[in-house]
Amino acid sequence: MPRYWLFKSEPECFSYEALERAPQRRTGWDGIRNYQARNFLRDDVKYGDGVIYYHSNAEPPGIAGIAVVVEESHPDPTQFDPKQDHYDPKSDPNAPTWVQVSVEAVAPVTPEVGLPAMRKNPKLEGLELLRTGSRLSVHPVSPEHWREMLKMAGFTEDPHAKWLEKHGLDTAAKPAVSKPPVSKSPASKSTAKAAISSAKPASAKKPVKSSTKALAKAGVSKANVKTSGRSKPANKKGDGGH
DNA sequence: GCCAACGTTGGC
DNA sequence: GCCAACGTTGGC
Repeated sequence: MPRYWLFKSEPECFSYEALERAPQRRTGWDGIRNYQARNFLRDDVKYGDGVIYYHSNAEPPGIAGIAVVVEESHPDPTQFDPKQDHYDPKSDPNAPTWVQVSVEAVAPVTPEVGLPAMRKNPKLEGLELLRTGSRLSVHPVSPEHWREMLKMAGFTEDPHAKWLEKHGLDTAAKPAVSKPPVSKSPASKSTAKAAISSAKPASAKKPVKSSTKALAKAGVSKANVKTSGRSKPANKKGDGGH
């Protein structure tokens, strides 16, 4: 039951700065079209979870900010819109294939923590992002790795923990198995639940993550973005090397 | 169910 | 721009 995540976004598509400028500093994390990432969003990403906002396909790639989950899994509207790059005609509106969560900006990381520095840090060993061949755009982060990344970012206090406090949520670091509170004031049940139901939908409209989507909106020809070469068999080693 | 072809991600 | 390492598709 992770409480921390790393979300990737191409800054050309939707940067951390763009999130800070968004209405309510929020956005729906749409455009996820990978089942493993979707399952995390659908089943495990919860209100109040901390998010490392990572810029992929950037120069340089790295951590650009800290965010927090403010709305749990709900259908990703872009899957039903034929004009969207991430339109999925096979998705049944009565049983949507793809979901999104909503996140809110918490704090920028300036300067960014670059990927090379992360790779050099032995304390980040085991981080999914750093695994060779990893492409998972949403994945859990251990509390140890979370703290180490914040440290590299120069934080002396955890801005996410402060956000939780400010919103009346439990900030106590919990073990995987939470122990029942030693009986106290009776009715002082967890406040998190109530907070969840009060989570409001974030603004609906914004560019899609992890893709070239936003460029179209910005009037940039998609052709400029990437010419996925590879029209030929290429080498026998590269593809499907199982 | 296998696997070749093909499309995508994302670092470099 | 190159290409490794994926994930998906579809013929069989």
